[in-house]
Amino acid sequence: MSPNFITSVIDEDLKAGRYQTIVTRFPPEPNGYLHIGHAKSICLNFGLALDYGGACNLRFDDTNPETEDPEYVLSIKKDVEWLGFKWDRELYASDYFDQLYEFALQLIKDGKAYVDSLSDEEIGAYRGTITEPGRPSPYRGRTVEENLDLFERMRKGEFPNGAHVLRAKIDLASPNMKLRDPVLYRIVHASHYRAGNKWCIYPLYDFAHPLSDAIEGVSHSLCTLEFENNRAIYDWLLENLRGKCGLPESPRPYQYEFARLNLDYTLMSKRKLLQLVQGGQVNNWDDPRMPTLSGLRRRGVTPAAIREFIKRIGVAKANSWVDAGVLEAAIRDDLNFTAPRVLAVLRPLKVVITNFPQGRDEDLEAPYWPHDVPREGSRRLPFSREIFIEQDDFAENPPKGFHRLFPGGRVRLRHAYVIRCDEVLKDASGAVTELRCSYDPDTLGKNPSDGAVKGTVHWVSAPHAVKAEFRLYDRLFTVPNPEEGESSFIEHLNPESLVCVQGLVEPSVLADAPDTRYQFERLGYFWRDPVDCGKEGLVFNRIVTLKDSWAKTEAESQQRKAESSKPALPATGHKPQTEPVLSAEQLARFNRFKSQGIGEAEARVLAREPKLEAYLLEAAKNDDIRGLASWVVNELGSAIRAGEKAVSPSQLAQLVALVKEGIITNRIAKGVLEEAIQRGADPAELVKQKGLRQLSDAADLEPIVERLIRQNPDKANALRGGRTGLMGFFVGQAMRETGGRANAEVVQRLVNQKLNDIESC
RNA sequence: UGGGGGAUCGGGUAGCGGUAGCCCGCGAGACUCUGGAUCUCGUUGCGGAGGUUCGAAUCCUCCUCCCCCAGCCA
Repeated sequence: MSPNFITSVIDEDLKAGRYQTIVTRFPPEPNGYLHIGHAKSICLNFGLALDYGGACNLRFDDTNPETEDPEYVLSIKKDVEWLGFKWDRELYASDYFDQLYEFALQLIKDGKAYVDSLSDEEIGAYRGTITEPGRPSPYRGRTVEENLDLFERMRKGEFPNGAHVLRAKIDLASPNMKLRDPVLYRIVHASHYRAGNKWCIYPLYDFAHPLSDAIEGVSHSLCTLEFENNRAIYDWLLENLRGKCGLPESPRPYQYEFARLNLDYTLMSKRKLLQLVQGGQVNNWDDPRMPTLSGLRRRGVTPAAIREFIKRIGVAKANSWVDAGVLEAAIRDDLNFTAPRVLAVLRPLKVVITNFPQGRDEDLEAPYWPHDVPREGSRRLPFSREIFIEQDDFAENPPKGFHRLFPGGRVRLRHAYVIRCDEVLKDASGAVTELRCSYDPDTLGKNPSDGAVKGTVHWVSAPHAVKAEFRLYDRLFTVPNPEEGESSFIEHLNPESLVCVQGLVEPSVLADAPDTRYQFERLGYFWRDPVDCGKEGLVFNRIVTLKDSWAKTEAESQQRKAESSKPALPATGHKPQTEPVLSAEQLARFNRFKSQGIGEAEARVLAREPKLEAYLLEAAKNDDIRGLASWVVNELGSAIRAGEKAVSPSQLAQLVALVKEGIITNRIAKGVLEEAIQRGADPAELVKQKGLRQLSDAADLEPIVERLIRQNPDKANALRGGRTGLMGFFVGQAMRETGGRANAEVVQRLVNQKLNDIESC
């Protein structure tokens, strides 16, 4: 897995010894089928466990009896296995219902949870809004005994749905809405597909998820961005329950959020995918147009292709949209090396080869693999007087650059002969029905004597070809983001997302294994539909088309015409930059700082932040305030704001004095300061301990610079040639060699000097 | 509007004070019995404005834009 923000967290955790080994989990709710978005999470969680030698569990987050179904459990397990992953343990949140109940009891006893008897709507109203704080429920003050009794009776089934809920007692005024006493348990008189009728109260995600993680010893709990606010509950629960009810004091799991996958021209919402299934817009969850793993599987996409796709898109925290072309490219790259090439014709056009003897058959030898795929194998390809070629491969009036057949033109039949189109037959409506061609018998395996032909075309022998249905899939929607805008996503469905054609395929495929994936040359990758093939003849699904640069150039020339009349976009106006206005006393301070020679930017910050000002004033007691200001603002600002007292003002002053005296460089001082903040040490003391002194003597630096230039002649040349960025390279190298002690200005001077010296000799 | 996140080539992603890299796409060329594949070369980018620094995508300040949160869903 390429490095990402999660691997860096893990690296640090492992290095710091916070965990012996990592444990992740893939936590689907069994209320729908897995889609390609889940594949990202699966590859992440399982991939991390694999990379770090840890464990990854499959845990069903089955806390909502009303939407979950064992059918989904089965499909999820199948999909994860199909993708190529093995879970360490198969777990169910529903198996923890007893423990979870105990946790709830503990919270109540600790006065941290209460039974609320407000209605659904009332709870919502009492919660306030993002700008107004919530109000306490009248039931918030119930005694522990009362809560215990009520909660127990909730469990026993004494109340109807919605009569009471268990809520965490956190903070109704919290700016984080999630913390305004989140509901932990609700009454649902429904039978659970696993727990049966044992319970009529069920925990909510926010309660069950962190605790399930903790029970299982998860170290890194990965979820998507929309749960960022929920992390506060996660932490609250674990901090309040660690070391209790059998939970270890430490380590505990932590939640990290990454951006979910968005793919162009499709949908990733389970709810909306369900809608498509139920509405009959697609045939089922495994319709090959669906972005579900079962749909992709049925379409013929391999697990390796999906894993490669996920690898290519990476993991980050920014919501983004991935071009559908990336998936297609991953699929093609996979199939290119594994799919034998055969010939099929989707929309047949009859060709009679008039100079080929009637009734004669030829058996041609045709390799399965192109010259650039290092694989062996071939099949016999029957050739005869009547063949079919693709309708698209003939044009009565060929556009410029057309490499295929046209009246009087020649084309190569793949693995066979070169033919010339002599005559075009049409029906009454003027549609082309048949081509009369002649072949050159001396072109098998060699070019015609009068030069090579430009185009090669696929074909099948009419008497030998096998009929087949070809299902041509295209993107499900016509717009990149069908969920955007006023109209329903249903309106953006692509009416041509499935096109079925009856065509022909060469007979050799009859001998192949049913799960063989082919490249039908010049058309795309196909395989037999695992459900419908064989019922009434052959049925092939197109997995993905081949890249088609010809079609692209055609489409572009069309588009150019359309776009030339497009109006220019209006110029975007610049919005004014506004600095926050300073109050009267801030302004006074600002002016005072400025008059002391402090730059405007720093003065502004200092004027607005009394904490920084106080620190600066203290540091500047015996020193020049001007030299200290930027250190306080730019280097120590964050630490001072956070109230860290690691480095005192006078210590800062001492350090800066060392810089002023020329004993150390800015760079050294910054490094030391950082370390001092982290370790709570005296920076000037650190300088002394480590014997840090800047190297500014040209005599010391010269040999280093000279060697660097000799060792990197190409870079030296590029720098001479004007690639000024390379100066950074040389300075950086010199810094590395001197442990950061070199004086960069001296180094730069020397580099320039040596560059000239060496050039001149 | 309170809070929480985010912004790097056309799209995706790395980079953690020292040469802005990789993948997809795109463009040109080579090769080719697939207008595929392969190979070579090229292409454009650090949201904006200031500041610190010898040196900033990276540190500091301000601004802009985008996403998430007011389910007894997950």
